[in-house]
Amino acid sequence: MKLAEAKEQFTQLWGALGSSWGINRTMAQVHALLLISPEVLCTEDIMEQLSVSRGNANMNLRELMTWNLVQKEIKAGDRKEYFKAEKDIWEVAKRIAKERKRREIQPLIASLNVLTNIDEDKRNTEVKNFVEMVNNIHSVVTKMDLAVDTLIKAEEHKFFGAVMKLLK
Amino acid sequence: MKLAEAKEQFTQLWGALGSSWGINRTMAQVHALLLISPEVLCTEDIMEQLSVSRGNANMNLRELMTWNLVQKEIKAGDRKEYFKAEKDIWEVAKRIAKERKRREIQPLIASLNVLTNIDEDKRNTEVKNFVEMVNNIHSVVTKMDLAVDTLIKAEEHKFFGAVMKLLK
DNA sequence: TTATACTTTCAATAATTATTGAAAGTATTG
DNA sequence: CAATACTTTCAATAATTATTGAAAGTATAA
Repeated sequence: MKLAEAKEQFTQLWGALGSSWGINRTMAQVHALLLISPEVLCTEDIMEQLSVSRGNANMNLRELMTWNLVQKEIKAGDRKEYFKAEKDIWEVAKRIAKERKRREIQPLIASLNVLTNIDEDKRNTEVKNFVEMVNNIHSVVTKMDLAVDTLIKAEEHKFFGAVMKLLK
Repeated sequence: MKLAEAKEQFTQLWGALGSSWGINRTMAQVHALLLISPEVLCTEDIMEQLSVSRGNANMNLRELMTWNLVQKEIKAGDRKEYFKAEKDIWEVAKRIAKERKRREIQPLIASLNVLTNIDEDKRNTEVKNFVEMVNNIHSVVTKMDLAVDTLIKAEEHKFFGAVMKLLK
């Protein structure tokens, strides 16, 4: 396979993957493009290479910056903004985990807490069953949240090392 | 909060959560409904409780069965099919992990392998950069795939225990 | 076998989500 | 200051994804 074709396929692949994990396809493609670009890219570059509009390119670049996956860079004597992506994949994984935790897992835990406050007879089987189920979900989700904290703080080899020991 | 209201909110919450993780909202709601139902439910029950059509209810129940999260149950002397969900949340998490691994992570790993086969001069910096990036992604994704294997095979306390040790 | 009670399918439609592109906004230069 | 070179916004529109519901399919009972 030629390099150009491989790059094209890579952005497609990353975009499709994003889609099935609840991430905007174009955002994932912009990220892919920046990941495999040795040089920083400007908005025009992204518009051309992905055939998307200025608005779309701009919007997804901003969003990637809020995820802390992409940074702005300015060149001296040039008015344009340039963009570069974090290239260390372990770091990328950690930042995605951190952001999803903040945006989704933590609000979920808060909501689950509220749902166990049922003001009806706690001895009622229906009430007991429901509260028990919600508590179990709360417990597993909280543990996963803590596991993600570990991932965020640990070194790559330490994290996988600890998990892999169980696989033997 | 009253039990009925809490149940309602729980299905809403689970549905919204599904959405942001690439899972059909209704499918997640059907799952939520079955999780908190002590009794098995039939298609009619689900149509009523979620206000969805027969086709929609049927389709999502089938899909939940392919994820191995819901099972069919037949009652003697009754033609209708009834459905029940796996209630052990750790087991639920493992089954979701197993299925996403099979459907998404494994095909991804296969595709990444293909992309490192560039038939251009390997000493070329551009080629080298690209192949290195893809290899790094391959490496992290493969390790995560193995970590998920651990999760699938381990007991809940062992898995979280091993991970938590790193958090100290 | 026929009637009945269900389940499944799928083309049409609705709802949601993403994209465009031109206008408005902002910062820099001369 | 005005002109220039950019970035941002957002209403309109397109694309995608989910849902409906009626017709077709299937299994059981009579």
